[in-house]
Amino acid sequence: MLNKKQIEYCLDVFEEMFPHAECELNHSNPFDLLIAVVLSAQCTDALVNKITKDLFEKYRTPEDYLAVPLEELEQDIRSIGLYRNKAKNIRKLSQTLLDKFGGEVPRTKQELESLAGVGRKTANVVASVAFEEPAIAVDTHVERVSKRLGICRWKDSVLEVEKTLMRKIPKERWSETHHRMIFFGRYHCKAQRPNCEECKLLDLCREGKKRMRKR
DNA sequence: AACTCGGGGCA
DNA sequence: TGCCCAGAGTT
Repeated sequence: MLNKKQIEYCLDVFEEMFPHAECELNHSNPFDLLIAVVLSAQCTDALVNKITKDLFEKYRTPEDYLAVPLEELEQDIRSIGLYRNKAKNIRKLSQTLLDKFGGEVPRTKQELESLAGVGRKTANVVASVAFEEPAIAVDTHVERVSKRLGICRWKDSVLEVEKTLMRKIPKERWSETHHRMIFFGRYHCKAQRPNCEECKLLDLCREGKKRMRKR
């Protein structure tokens, strides 16, 4: 298992490799961000970003999403996949915002997770990006990278990965952690063919050393 | 723990 | 073509 100093070194290397990595879904207001992150489940942000300009122009408030027939909203988000679930969730979520939160997006992770279509990962992203609440969002990239490097254990659950990261990374770096690890995981430490040959972290990477021995 | 939703991107 | 993907809900 890596110690705190080694993990911070990893973050520095991530930053060096992808200096411009930042949240691609950073929208001007919390409501649009929430919708964008809900839409991004199981597809890339780049794909979601293709439709958000038109979408957010047409739908500005929770009321707007409830004002049109469900089928119309489905058509508007069809190109990103999983559109029936997502359309249904967005309407349900909009209704909850009106009923329980005065039409505003709640700040806390717990309140966010009570919304339809919002799981732990989405709640953490919205809380940290929109409200600067302390949180680290763990998705498949963050989980894979953490396990390969040895930041956490192989058998750790997503929740355990999150707790380990929060314990070992200083709070002022939490907000950057998610996006740095995602870029590293998406473009370098890929799921199927990680580029260990050209990796600056090979010396301390548990999985990398194992893979290089095999060759 | 396994299954479903799903069109787009990529090899 | 076939496989995978910045997940969440249901069974």
